[in-house]
Amino acid sequence: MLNSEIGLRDLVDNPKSIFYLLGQEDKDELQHHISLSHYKKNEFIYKEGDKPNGFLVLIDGKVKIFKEGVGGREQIIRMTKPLGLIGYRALLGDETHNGSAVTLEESLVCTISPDFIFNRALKNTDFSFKIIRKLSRELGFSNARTVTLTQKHIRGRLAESLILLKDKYGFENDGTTLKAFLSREDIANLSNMTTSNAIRTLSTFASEKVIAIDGRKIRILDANRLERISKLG
Amino acid sequence: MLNSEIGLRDLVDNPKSIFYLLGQEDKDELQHHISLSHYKKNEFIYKEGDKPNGFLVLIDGKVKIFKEGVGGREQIIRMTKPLGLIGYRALLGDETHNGSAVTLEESLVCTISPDFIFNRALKNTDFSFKIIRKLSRELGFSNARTVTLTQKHIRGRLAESLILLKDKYGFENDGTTLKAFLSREDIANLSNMTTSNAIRTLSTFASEKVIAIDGRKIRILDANRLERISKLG
DNA sequence: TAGCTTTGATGCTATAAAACATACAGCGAA
DNA sequence: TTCGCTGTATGTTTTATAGCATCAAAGCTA
Repeated sequence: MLNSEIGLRDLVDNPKSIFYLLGQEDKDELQHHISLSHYKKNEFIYKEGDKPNGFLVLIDGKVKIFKEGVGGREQIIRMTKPLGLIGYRALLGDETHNGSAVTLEESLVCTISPDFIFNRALKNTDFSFKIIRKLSRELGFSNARTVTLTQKHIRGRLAESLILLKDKYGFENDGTTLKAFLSREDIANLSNMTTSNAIRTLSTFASEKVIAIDGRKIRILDANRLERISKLG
Repeated sequence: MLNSEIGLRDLVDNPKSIFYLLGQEDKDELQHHISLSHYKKNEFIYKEGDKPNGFLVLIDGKVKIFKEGVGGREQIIRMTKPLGLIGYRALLGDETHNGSAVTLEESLVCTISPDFIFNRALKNTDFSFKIIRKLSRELGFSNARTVTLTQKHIRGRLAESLILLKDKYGFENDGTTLKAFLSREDIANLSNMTTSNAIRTLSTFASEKVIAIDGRKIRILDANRLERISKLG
């Protein structure tokens, strides 16, 4: 059962939403162009090669976007949290999806019609500008990822992924437990390594007291050290 | 000496230029916001960490954009041809440059003031939209690169790079010689491998009659086979 | 509950690619 | 001319990590 901190209302009310800056008239119009979909854990929202059918905003849950590579091996490109955008790149680029989106937990996704986006939202230069800024930053992130995933060694890549998870989802109330419970396979796919090596390296980090592991719960004990491992490569 | 096929005039006259769709009034105004810089081969246009000081368009020459990774090892993120944009991501994302730009040959670069871009061009929704489309596609490209550079084996990565060069710069009049004369080191940095391995693998391709090498001149003899090597990983 | 499947953990082996070493050709400077 | 310097080429060694096998524990389901 979803116990959402964020509801559909936040789509226009929450300053973190990209639609927050629209005028009231556009916000009212928006209501006529949205639909809401519910997904169970591990369900596909779209698949690589699909034609985008809308501008998607995650309302609640967690979603991974990944690409299939050589031999079907998947690389997680990014992960989304509530009010994050999904599949907008393909829609705005007028291309098919170049990655697949799968829920990591039960999720709520809001679909906004392409018509509203292209004929209404993007006519607003503030909105366009916000999209441009978002795309620019994500491109910067992607370029940086390309370099770290190719050049860092396995420990550095794993450390970077853990920091990424921390930055994206934050901690539980205890201030150390990551608020994301991924399988070892997903952690591996995020870090460009095999599942075995993800497990092995997590164990090593635990034995070095950098993290503590309890099933899928990961506690970061020494964030500075983790940062150093990541920087060092 | 530059013998440019493309001149400053093309900035507004050439349909391939991003400024082509501006209205005449904006085009006239643009003239007051540009300056032209000349660079010799292997000169820095900007460095990683620099604050962007304008929206740059390559008028003539070739430029590589690369990021420094672990131990100063460089990864070429992309390359530009005339009328291509340079460093626009950082400007539009309001960030510092996350990569460096260096000329591969003598080049001419046009700088457009941020003021014109933000207060004039981006107020035009068609222009904004074109930028959005460009960023979206480049982001798709970057994501795809991340996967291939991490997952493909050395032969696949090199084959992909050669195809990339072909797609970007095309062939000489003979229809087989790549119109880009990179050092082995640059080819290696484009393909995420060491210089030794780039040289070795190029030699192997040559012995397999997939390509022919004569110094920096590379002729693609069997494009289909190259494509297969790239796809196979 | 038992049996099946999935996930996590660990050791071993094979191998791709980096690192290192060396050689040589071309080129500009002294 | 000789001396370095840079770029290219190639052989050898070392190392990181993928791949595989095995086992334990947990979770599911019939």
